[in-house]
Amino acid sequence: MSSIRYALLSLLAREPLSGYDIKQHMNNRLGPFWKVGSNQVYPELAKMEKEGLVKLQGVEQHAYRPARKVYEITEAGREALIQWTIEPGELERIRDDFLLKVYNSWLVEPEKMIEQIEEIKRQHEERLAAYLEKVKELTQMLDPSNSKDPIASSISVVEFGIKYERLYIEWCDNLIKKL
Amino acid sequence: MSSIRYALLSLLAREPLSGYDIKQHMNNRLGPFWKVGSNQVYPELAKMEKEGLVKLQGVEQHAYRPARKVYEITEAGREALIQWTIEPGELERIRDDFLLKVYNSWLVEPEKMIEQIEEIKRQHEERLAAYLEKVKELTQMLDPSNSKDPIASSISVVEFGIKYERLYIEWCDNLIKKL
DNA sequence: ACTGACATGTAATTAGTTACATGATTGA
DNA sequence: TCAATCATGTAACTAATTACATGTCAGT
Repeated sequence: MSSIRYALLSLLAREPLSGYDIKQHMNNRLGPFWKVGSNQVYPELAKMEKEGLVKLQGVEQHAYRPARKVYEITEAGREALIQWTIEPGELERIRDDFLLKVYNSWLVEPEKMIEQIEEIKRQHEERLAAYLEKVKELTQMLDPSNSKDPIASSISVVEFGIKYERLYIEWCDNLIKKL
Repeated sequence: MSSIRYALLSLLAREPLSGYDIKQHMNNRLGPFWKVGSNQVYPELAKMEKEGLVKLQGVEQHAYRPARKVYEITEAGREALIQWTIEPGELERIRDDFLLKVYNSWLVEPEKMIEQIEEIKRQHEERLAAYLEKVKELTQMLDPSNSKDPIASSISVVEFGIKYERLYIEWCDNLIKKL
């Protein structure tokens, strides 16, 4: 059930990383998609190491700093990840509190509601801009001669984000028009 | 933080309901948006009753069955709900394991991946059909002379669902084309 | 002098899921 | 006879968030 282990493996399948790196990747680059706390990352890495899905590649020691433990994925880890990827899954539900707020919009004065919607819309526009930037960047890194370039997969995910943000913005506009 | 209490209040703001009704409404009508278990509903109702956000409207006893406790929202509950609705909130992230699977698609043989995508697409098409049905139904119930009809708010939410499912299906088609 | 980046981790709390328990009735 | 519906609730577990703890250096 818990997909956080697969999130970690997904990153490690691309390059060896430390727990700290993983956290940074998730929270910065993949920000709006996935997020983890250090409390999840470190214990999960330790657990996966015991199970042989990842292994310590090395420990870097930079002067005063705590040891930087870099992990790499093992063959078993790669297989577990592939297995999970092709395993059929349930449809997930849309969890967004703002939808619940809109469900209650009949209770609220229209002006107040419009303010709210404008604010959410603005935030989605921001995210859209970030995604567009990201796609541009990824496209430059893409190797078109390699049909198995992981960058292509990254682009697909970000493209979902772009579509999603556009949808959200359009929907917000419709809501405002209705009120 | 916990929005389940507001989900319950959102339903009770429209009509008095029992815990069982709430669960049914959530899991059937609002299925893909919100879901609750009985373990969440009953304790939360009890807690809200203590806090004066809801009150027992009456207890129905149908022969052999357990007593049916019907709750209604109080003025304080209504105000708490309105307050929450107009309170600014954080943007939520998109949590969908399938996106993570697509992020790993470079690891998998294209045929396998296409199978997966087709299946997910089929499920989203199903959900789209259900939403379209729902909107039709709601539109018939809508009272256009009443600018504060809660049905209008319901329609807005389902319309989001429709847009979302269409986006998902379109994105799946693009993915398949790429592979 | 203070904040933030680096880097690991633990502890405490809250949210959410799955399973269990009861028990008569209706329909397959 | 077996599963499903109605109706309440508890118990056990897993997942996720927030806060804490340590410690140095670089920049404001």
